[in-house]
Amino acid sequence: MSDFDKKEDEKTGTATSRNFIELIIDEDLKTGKYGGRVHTRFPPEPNGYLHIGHAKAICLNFGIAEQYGGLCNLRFDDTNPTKEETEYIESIKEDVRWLGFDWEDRLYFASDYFEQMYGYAADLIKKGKAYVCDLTAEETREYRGTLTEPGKDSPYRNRSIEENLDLFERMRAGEFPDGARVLKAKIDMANPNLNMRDPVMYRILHASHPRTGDEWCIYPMYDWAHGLEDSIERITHSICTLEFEVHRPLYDWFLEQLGVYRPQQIEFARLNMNYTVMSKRKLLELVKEGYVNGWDDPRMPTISGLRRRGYTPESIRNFSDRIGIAKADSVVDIALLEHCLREEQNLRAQRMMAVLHPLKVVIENYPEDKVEEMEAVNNPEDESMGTRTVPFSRELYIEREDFQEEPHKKFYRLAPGREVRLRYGYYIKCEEVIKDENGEVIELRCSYDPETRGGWSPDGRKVKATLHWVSAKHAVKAEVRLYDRLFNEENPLDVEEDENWKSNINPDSLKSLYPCYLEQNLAESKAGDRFQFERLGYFCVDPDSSNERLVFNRSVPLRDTWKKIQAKM
RNA sequence: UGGGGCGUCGUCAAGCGGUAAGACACAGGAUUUUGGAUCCUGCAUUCGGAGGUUCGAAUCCUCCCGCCCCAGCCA
Repeated sequence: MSDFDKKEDEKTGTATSRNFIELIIDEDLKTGKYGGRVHTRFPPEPNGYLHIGHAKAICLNFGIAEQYGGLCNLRFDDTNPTKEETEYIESIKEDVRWLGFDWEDRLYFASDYFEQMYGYAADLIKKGKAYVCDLTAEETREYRGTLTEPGKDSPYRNRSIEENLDLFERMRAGEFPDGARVLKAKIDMANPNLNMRDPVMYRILHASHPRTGDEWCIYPMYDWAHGLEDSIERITHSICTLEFEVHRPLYDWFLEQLGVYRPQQIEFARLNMNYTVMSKRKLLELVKEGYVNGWDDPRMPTISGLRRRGYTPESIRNFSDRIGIAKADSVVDIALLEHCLREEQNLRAQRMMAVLHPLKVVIENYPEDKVEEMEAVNNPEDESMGTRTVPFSRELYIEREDFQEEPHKKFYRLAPGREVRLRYGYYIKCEEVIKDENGEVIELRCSYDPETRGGWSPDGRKVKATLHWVSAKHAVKAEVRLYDRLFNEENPLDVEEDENWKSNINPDSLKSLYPCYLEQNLAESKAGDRFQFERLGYFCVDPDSSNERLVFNRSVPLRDTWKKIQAKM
């Protein structure tokens, strides 16, 4: 446990009650159902990048293993070569590792069990519990019946065991084209649970697999494969999302028919968050159609996107803990995720000064060539982070927003004739406003009080505002990318009949600012470095950054009370 | 509609027959060289609804209402 986590536990008094899955495990441990073992797995299909919803599942599965002194496997459910790619396998491994979890030597692939699964299928055929069916996909659908009407038996349902074995072998041997035949479980075409109406176990797919190449042309279906994978790995608690609840009878049926070890499947509600989408299909669409710049675009809810945005593993794990585990469908407020990052970064992030929307300030009574090194605190929350020095000179930049020519009554920053403090600098007073031909303010002429060095006045007079600033001639130019929510609607999928969910995309979700002026201490920052830019937010260096052109991402803005006051005006 | 689930504060979520935790959000106030942080305070007489059992119900029973999942040779 990191210091941050400890601190967090103390603060929230984490006597957090147990979720329903832990309750089940407690009970199993008490009754000795699995001989005291706890063994979970995280079983992604490598058909896309992982998102924050997967992070919830990863934290749950690895977390439970850790908590009970058990194990958690990383297993790729790679049973559909038409959708899966090696790139995804690698990204998933990276993401799980980055989140801080270790599968040690337990990296498995469903494809490693293909031969074994084939053998089990043959066993089922021999028991008269599976048959080769020649119905087309469309016919199979018709035979399945509907929600209210029972299905009817396939004409191929009563083939002899010998014929089934022969046909199944020939399916594997590649004698038939895609879709020509399937292997089905022989269960009950009238079962009210549609999943039990002779589900398909194998389909013919002449596709090259990322790992097994062209060794196979028949591939197992999820329902058939997944329970076997769990069984083979001696998983105790197979945790999955709610939509698989209706598949559990089938999960159990296969393992019971085979007479093999049977784990307990437990379903929980998947994570939804407002202002974003969370399905791999839709995220793929955003990537492929260029609405974002790749899977790791900082606006994406993918783990790689959050990482690039500046989120930390700790903040995501913390988020995971706080949202809880339950069975009710829910939509978590993205504000909670943001809160988790701020909470952590407040304690850890080095403070720096940066001006995003520069407005020039000339201090008329400050000597032309004078430069003073002012001492600045690196983190008021953590004295051990020490201090640094920032240069002060006659010409500075301040934030445009920190000046109002005709100040609103609640605005207490800089205005004509008004005095404010420059953080770690001096008190300055605005003496004159300079505008261009369009009437736009382009420069402020100010005076400073030499007695207020460091930001204190000997006469004890108060100034309400403290502004951040950067010395113009020492400043480092940089690009800063500001992100906003990707969608304008809380539920992006909530659209009129004739509209597409993508019409809810926020066209202003990315704003790139250049040039922004940073204090020179930021000049050497490298990709991944994180800072708080005082009064603005938490920022990190983007991988696009170079020594020639620094690029920062705003991970999350600071809480902004002033913005709220303005919104009410 | 057949089957499987779920309904507790704006959003998550505890609660497991003894009289509604916590977090986020929100609203006040204190404090402050970040309108940040921190610190106080407020925020469900009520648990989808209606009956019933009980000394006592969010918790048990009955009925009703609403939402989600299943008719891929996807996972």
